[in-house]
Amino acid sequence: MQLATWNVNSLKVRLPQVLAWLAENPVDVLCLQELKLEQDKFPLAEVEAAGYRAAWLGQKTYNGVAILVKAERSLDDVVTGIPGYDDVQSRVIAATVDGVRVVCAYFVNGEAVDSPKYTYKLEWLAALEGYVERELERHAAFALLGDYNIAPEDIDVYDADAWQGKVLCSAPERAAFGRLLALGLADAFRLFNREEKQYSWWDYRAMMFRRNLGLRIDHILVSDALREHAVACVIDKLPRKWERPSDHTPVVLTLSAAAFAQDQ
DNA sequence: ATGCCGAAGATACTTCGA
Repeated sequence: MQLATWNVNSLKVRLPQVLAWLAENPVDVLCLQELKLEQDKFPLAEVEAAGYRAAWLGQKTYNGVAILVKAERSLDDVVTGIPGYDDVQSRVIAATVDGVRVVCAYFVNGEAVDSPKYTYKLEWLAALEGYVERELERHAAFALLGDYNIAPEDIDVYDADAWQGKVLCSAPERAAFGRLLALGLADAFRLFNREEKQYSWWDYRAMMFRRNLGLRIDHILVSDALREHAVACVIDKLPRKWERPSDHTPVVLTLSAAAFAQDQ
């Protein structure tokens, strides 16, 4: 059983890559961010033809999130946005897949620590924390996947000194990440890999990917009930090497079959 | 020190990303 997350930076542009990746990596759940599509522009026919069902929350030009699920699995109780938090930006969608509660989120970037967008980021993070806390009370099997726009530790940053205190690395953002962990979640990737230079995003400019100068900002956080079933979590760098790639690459969590209620 | 690249909307150049 596999769950994955990928910020595709325009699903219109990246749809062929998503379909190609799914053909090679037929994960049970794929969370996508930055669709950059209006709600009625989602390529449902192509997704269904690939053997997946989908729930999505679109928006013109910016943001947009989706959960793709293998057609043979359930996709129930879809909730869009953060309940109780008014937000015109399409950043969050949740669904239950065979007993596992999946939240797909595109966290606010923040631009810079002195930007109004950073203030919005911290407000949004506080709202998300409350939402996750409530979801964990209702769902033992829970996963929060997405583009967090937070590098949790210095080892997740190619030049920690240069990024010290900057947006994506600032103490308040890392504290918010820590509070998500304190709710009872684990950073799935770090259960298996404590190495440095493990990144999920590389700037398009200055050949940053070729030089492996990136950040680890795409994450899969799992509840204890799922953590028990985690057997691997990897960053798949291959799509970042393709022609016209997203600047992010997929993160994939593998769980033993018992993680899904249907398979027990 | 700042831009580098890329997508989108618009259709010359700006906004936004991270």
